[in-house]
Amino acid sequence: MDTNDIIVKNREDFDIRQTLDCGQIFRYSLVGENVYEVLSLDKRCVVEQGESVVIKSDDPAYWHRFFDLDNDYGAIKRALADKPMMRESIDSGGGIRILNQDPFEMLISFIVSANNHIPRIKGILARICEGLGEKKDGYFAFPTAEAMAAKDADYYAALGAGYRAPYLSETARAVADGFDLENPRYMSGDEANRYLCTLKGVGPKVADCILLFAYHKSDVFPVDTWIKKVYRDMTGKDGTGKEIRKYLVSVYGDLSGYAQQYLFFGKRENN
DNA sequence: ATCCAGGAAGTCG
DNA sequence: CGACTTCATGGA
Repeated sequence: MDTNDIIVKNREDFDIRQTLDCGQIFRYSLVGENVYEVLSLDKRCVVEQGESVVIKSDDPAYWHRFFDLDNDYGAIKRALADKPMMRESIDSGGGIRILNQDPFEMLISFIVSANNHIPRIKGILARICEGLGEKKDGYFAFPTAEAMAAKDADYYAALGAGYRAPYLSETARAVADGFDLENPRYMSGDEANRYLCTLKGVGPKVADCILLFAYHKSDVFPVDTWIKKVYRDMTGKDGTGKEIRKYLVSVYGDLSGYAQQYLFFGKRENN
């Protein structure tokens, strides 16, 4: 116990395993029974879930915002409760919180995520941090755009990035050269999506993930292979990413991003 | 061995 | 616009 510790007593609205395993973050690990190490940018915290959730770090203000602690998830779940598929999804993933993460880290992370498995995404990102991130006490920071831009595609290919390797070097170069990752904060969801899609390796789905996990825009709906399965369950038919997104946003409205996380987690947990 | 993964880019109608 | 193909990698 320490004055820097954050104690979250409302366990119904915060389950650390669900929050970490719903695919919005790739730099974390289980370090003990119900104890997780979480890395973001150049920071680290340790989260233990018992009677309450305890977040240990040396920067509680950062992690307070990171875990979205000022947001009322009870109210969000009540507003979604009577919408399609929500009852069972919230039943299995009701402790999910949508994190407030760093835009550049999300940009790179979700470029790597394209057509990839989560365990492999974690490995590639860990190697990028180890190779280019500042060495901290027991871990590595996420690298800066300048550090990443200094390497070419061959470097990322050697780390196992596959055909995404040139996307990483080119997009890091664009950011280092002034592509402004603050702009999306002042744009509508659709406008910000188009803006991010001008970067190499960023398409509509990756852009939606960045908008949701870095900018907390909840009127977006990342459509991946799992959400396509959910759409099939709901309607009995297949659809393109574009039409699935349009349909699901019309169903869940301004809470689309939250609904998407509950659906994604529920589908992956219960196949 | 074959399939698949938090898809995007390139090409062709 | 939409459909269709290709793109590395490795775990299941």
